[in-house]
Amino acid sequence: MTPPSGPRKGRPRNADADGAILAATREALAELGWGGLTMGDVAARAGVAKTTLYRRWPSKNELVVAAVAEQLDELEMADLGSLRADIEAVVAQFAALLSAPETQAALLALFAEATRDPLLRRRVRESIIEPQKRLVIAGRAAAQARGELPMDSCEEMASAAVDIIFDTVAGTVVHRMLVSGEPATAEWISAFTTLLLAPLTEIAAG
Amino acid sequence: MTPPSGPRKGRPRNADADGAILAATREALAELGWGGLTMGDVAARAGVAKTTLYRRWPSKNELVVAAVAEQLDELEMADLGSLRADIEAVVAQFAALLSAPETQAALLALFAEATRDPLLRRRVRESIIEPQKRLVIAGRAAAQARGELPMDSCEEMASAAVDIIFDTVAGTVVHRMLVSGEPATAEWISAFTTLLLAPLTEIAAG
DNA sequence: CGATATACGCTACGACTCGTAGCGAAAGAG
DNA sequence: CTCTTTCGCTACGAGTCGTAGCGTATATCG
Repeated sequence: MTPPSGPRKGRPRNADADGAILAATREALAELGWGGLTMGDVAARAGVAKTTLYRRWPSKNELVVAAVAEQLDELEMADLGSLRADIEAVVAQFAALLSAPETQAALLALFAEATRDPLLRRRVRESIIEPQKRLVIAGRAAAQARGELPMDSCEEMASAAVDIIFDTVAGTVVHRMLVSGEPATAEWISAFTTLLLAPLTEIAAG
Repeated sequence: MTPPSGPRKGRPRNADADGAILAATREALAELGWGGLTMGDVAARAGVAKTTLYRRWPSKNELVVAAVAEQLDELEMADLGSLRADIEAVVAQFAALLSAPETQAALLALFAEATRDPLLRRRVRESIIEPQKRLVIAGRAAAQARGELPMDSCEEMASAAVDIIFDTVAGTVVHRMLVSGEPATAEWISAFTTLLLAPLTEIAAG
């Protein structure tokens, strides 16, 4: 399915540059914000020329999207044997990721720009939001296999349940850490999971 | 307490200009975003000279902060007769505020800048976050007075409950409307309130 | 009334950034 | 070796930020 991924002839691209550039982008975004981030500064941090950035990403927006998407791809779904444990593990992972200042500034700056740029918003949805819903889908499937949640009555209900669960989990954690500015302690994660579990079974049943 | 507020001699400032400039800032922010907003454009929209902007606000950041703060001063809390009605009213009010494109871009842009500016973050917390938490506190107190919720066992538990409820409500609504991009319909508000009510009593009791 | 003091609109300016183009050199494929 | 692509470097036009200067308008004070 995947195309041959690039040209066969000519000098190959520096394989290390992509990671260095994306890391430098997140670092600069945390220090300077969206408005303060400059392509020249990112290039200097990554140790490459500015033209190399534009050779790999068409604009500043696309570069930042790629940098944030790469960061969020680290999230994984662990099957720990119970729905409560799985939820707490995912929330803890997400919270740990959002505790890094570079991720905080990157995510919010990206979301802010996405509210005005429909194309960027679509890119964010396709590259960041939709891929993360896999965590909810996987967790629900595991719980259903264990008998903790009833099977879905129809496909449409299952999709709606995934959407609202994802919005609730992601939105609540993001709001606590980025807007309220409070850390996600183990006690808070436990309490939030309790709050989530009760309606969760109701949704699946309804 | 308030100082005489400005000089007594000389030509007074145009009283209408402040409102026109702040409105023009929010309008431009919705259309162009934080990065695309230019002082010259704001000045043209407001019908004033660019120098007038800098005579009243020291920089673009300060101008945007002032514009958003003025917008959020509209938030109020109405005490209806039941916990469900109170929750739905608050959610609907919040959703209505977030449905305006100018508020969407403005709020997220402001939050993004706040992640890297501690002073701005503190101002956002004091001017926006904490006042809204008081809405949750008032709603809980009213529900407890009506016997819909049990009284708090201790102050620390009550504070934790307020925090988690506030983050869940605000975070979920923000995530649905700004990230997922779906409107908060009356049906959705009703369903979300139902979901929130069950665990709400459990947490308050625990 | 005149003198004073401030706000206003307008223009111009230096410094900076975006995104592009051109150059010679480097590094792999055929 | 030849061809192709990437690399770093430099330079450029367009656009923006924030400031400064100018003449003018509008207020208060003596």
